[in-house]
Amino acid sequence: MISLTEENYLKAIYHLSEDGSKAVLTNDLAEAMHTKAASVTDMIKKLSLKEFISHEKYYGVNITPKGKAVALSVIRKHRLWETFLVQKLSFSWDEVHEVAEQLEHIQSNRLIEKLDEYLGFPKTDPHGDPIPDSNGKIKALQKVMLSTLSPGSDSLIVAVKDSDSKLLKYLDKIGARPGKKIKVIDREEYDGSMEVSINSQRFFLSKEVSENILVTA
Amino acid sequence: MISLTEENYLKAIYHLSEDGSKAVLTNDLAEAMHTKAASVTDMIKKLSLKEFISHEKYYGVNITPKGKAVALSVIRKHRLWETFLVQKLSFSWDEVHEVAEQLEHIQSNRLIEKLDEYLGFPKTDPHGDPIPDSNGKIKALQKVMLSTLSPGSDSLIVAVKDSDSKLLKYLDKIGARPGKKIKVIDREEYDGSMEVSINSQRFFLSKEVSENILVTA
DNA sequence: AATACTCTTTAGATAAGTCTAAAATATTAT
DNA sequence: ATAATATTTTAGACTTATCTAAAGAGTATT
Repeated sequence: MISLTEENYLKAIYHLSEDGSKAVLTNDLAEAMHTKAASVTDMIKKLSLKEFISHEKYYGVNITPKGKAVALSVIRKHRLWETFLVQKLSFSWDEVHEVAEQLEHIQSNRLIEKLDEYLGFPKTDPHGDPIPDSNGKIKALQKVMLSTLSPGSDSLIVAVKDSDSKLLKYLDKIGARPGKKIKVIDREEYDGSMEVSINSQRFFLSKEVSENILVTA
Repeated sequence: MISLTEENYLKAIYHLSEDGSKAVLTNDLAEAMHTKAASVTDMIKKLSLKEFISHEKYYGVNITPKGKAVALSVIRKHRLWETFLVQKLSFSWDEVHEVAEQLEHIQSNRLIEKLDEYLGFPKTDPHGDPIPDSNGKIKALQKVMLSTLSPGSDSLIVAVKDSDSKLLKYLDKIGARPGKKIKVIDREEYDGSMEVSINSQRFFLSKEVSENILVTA
């Protein structure tokens, strides 16, 4: 049996190792888990013993296929529940994260397969992130930060990086949802801010915001 | 903050004190929680300190209004989730209990109120048990065991006592669901078994089964 | 290459929830 | 009313996940 805490550690390790195939460092994991390095070291020992990760002392951890399967199953559940909350219970997409953090740990294969079916086998969650299938296969959409585009570019919003509620509320207000078209009108070299057009409306986005909007490459 | 374990203890104490206003005894609680009496004593101390129950050493516990509110909130969640699983995800009513045991601990008022609305504010769960409202008010339906009826009686199935999956499967097979009419044709004094009619079909029910079917008084 | 600095690990504690074994209390039977 | 029995509580130990403080290992600086 795998505990709720172990699942959360594996999810964090998976996310931290997504970009860059480097090992995940103790301090980074501590920050992600809002805990202390000493606690992380303890958990690393346990997860290594169970062969969910491999660990070389002082050089960080790598997730094993076995650990990856657990992480992807949790991510699948998280994203399906988020989809449920938005599509069926009419939550707005900035409210779903915390609740999905709890729901993702419910243990029942039957439940998650039925939920998937009930939602019509969605491919992405409300933030545009891909939902792994029941075998743990996930289609990594090619996506780049809006901030990397040059003026004149026209592309599709596919996801939002951060799940901070304030950011999501703001994006919601200006209509910057996954699936929407976005056009870069101008880019200010000095501070990295951008002028863009969404739904034929113009907005000025700060560098922070434009780095959090991911678009098709 | 109240822990998952504390919630489960309070739910069990509430259920054990439903019939008969006597105090709940340590051993009975231990049996209900599938744990040992010593563990129960420890938890009783904690719950007393938090004023969810009152406790007189060696004479059992009584739930306080504060504890009752917690128990009813958990029961509300449990029954709403069961209703969701059956109505929306087409689980059969004998499969929902275990999953609902997990879902009942999800912490989010918003979630449960939205779920209630989504289900159309149901009054009872799939087993016929009443769902407490958001203020913790619960309508205790007058119900008696089928086994107490005499031949000739005609009544409505309102609930099933036990949530054992084998029993529920059997009742499902013969169509003995809440809401159905049931008529007592004959009753055997020797072993307490009964002949009944459901959906114009005749069945012989053992004493055990007829004690688990609750009908309108 | 020695020192300073950062990061990681170890050592020892703590809190929640559980256990076994033994002691304390209550109940029942003679 | 006293002994036998049943129930409850206490005492002490274990597990999981966490912490602080200190020691150990690696990296950077001069």
